[in-house]
Amino acid sequence: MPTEKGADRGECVLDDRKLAVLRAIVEDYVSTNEPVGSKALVDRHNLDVSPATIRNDMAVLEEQGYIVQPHTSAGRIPTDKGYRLFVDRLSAIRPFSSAERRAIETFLAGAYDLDDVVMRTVRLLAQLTRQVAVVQYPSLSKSAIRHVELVPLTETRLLLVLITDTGRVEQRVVELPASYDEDSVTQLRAVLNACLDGRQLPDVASIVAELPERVEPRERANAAAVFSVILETLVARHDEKIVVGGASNLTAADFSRGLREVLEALEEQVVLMRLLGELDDQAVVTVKIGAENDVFGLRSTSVVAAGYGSADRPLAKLGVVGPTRMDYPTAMGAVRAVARYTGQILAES
Amino acid sequence: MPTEKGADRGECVLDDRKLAVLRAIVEDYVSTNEPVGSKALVDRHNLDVSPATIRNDMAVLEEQGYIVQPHTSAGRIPTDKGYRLFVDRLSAIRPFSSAERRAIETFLAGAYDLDDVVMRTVRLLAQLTRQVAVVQYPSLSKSAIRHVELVPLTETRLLLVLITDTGRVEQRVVELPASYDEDSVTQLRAVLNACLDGRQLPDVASIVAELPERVEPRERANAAAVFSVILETLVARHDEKIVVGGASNLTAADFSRGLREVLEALEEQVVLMRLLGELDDQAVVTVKIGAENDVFGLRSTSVVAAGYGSADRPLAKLGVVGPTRMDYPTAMGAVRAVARYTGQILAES
DNA sequence: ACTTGGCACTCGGGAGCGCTGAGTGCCAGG
DNA sequence: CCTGGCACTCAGCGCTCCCGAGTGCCAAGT
Repeated sequence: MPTEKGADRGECVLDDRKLAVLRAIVEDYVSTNEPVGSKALVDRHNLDVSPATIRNDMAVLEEQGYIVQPHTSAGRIPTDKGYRLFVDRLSAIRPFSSAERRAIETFLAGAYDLDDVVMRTVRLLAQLTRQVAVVQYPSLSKSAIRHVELVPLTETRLLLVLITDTGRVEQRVVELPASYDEDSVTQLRAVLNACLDGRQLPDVASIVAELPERVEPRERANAAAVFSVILETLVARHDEKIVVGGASNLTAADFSRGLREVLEALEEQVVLMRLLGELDDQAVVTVKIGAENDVFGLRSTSVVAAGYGSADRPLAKLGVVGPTRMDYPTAMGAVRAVARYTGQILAES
Repeated sequence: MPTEKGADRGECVLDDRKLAVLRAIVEDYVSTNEPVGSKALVDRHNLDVSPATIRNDMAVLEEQGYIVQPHTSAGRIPTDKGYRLFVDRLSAIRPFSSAERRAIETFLAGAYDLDDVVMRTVRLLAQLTRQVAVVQYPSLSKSAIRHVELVPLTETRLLLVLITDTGRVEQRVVELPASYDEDSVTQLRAVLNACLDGRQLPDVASIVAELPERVEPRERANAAAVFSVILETLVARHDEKIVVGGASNLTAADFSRGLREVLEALEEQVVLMRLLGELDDQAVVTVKIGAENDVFGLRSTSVVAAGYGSADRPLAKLGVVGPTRMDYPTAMGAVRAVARYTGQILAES
């Protein structure tokens, strides 16, 4: 009797029907936003057993922590643990129809620079999922330098512009200790481009460290200022940039009073970075449910996210944030599809 | 009897006490968020008359449309018209203490590029006013070109980078009709910089129109592609960029169900552009109250905004959006102060 | 002519109450 | 192990009632 043996473990002993019940509860609750009772279940899904049977199953599911009732004599709603099981074993990513895919593709294809790609992506994702969308700019640490430019501003000031192969353009003002002449700037620019062009950003630090040798001694002070700004730019917290969109979707799913916390969390780039940073890099789409996000203010939300970029070269992450009561299959489908196409678009340019 | 004569006009006949009453009502309502009654007024402010007198005054104010009662037997709350009068004649911009000004200054001074300045400005403004802050990037049409750069991407693709004297960096990918060689790019770059450097952007269109003549015939096709992208970039709707921050402050001032509309409006760059576009360019700080904003979704909000940039050269606008029930003097003070310092910071760089 | 106290009136909103219906748990029989 | 039956629970809704803040009006006072 394997069932009895497993009984004290308390897990994994859910038979097929109980799983079906859980799935049904999740689906119904997600679509109606109301606790679902045994009666409603049997006739909406065609489980051919009586409500009483379902009730027994539900009692077990509740005992094991997959569902709860908000108050006695109400239906059940899934717990974080219940959603987790649902996502892991009871559902599949909803694939998008070819029409939808084409729509996504054409919408993104119209973009003409990196900012535009990111903006369109965030809008698209928010619209497809009716949730808040979060898109990270291609990570600097995954990019290579494509060009370095120095633009004279004043006697002792240069504008340093770093262009990466992912289309990011970083700019910084450099204050020089001394004035410079045209030639020295031209020379420095040439050195920089010669040495840095095509290099991965994480490698740049060590390369820059050796550059001073290649500059004429009397120019070293100025050059050093430029070099240090380059290094700063690469390590700055400014490093990773995140865009959020679709915040108005939060009002639909009534967070009642948690809304403030959620909005605040979404405005903190740092918090979002941590959120995305915790994701599994391997999986196609990762889902974090409720309290699994140990980020204050987002404990009552779920995050569905994926990395984007070509397969061999993940660039950054994007995803959606919404109530735990979320249509996971669709959200996962949307995130996966958008990640794919965004990655594709960026790979082309 | 001048009073009687003016009576049928219905305006402008408010004596000093009635104005004081209106001011008191606005102030109390703003701070308590509750309809204010005659009794509460007399003891909170030291008007030395009886409640009955105040009631008479309030009746007049209501008749003239400056205040209303949300329901019979409640206190009064100001109307848009009431706030308007308050802002125009009953209050003054609250000047900031020198400590506050210093805090603003140091907070902004830490910024190291345009994006950072804008981000800091928006955060600062949101925090100072506890409202939603809106900051427009320096308008392209007010900027001059400082440098043009062409970066080779592939055989038939260039990255065009436009840098303006306000620190904006616009980038676009240019698809060339034919492949190019190093020299032709170098030459084109030189021509562009020679002709465009220092020019005001609105003038660029006409200058670019004459450029083809200065390019060797066999390069014209490629050059034309570059030129047309330059022109597109300048006129694109992408033209003006706006950043919003502090959305979580909206939850404090309970918009109840208007919140969704407000959030939606704030996510539409276009809507915000129109909002700021309608502002008076002359005034130091302009205030739009409630229905004065003919933007759907923001009819129940007020906007306090100002242009920033040096006096002789307005760059763009910034401001806050909040409920009509807003502390106008403080908001105006904050907007004015922040606009000043942000303008100053940008002028320096 | 304005101010004032008095007075009757209004009505939003909170407290108390009872009902209903959805939903449950348990049990005894198939 | 499933099922129908039964007693129980309780959130939410609608109802009434009442309180008190606030008003408008009026007649008397300055």
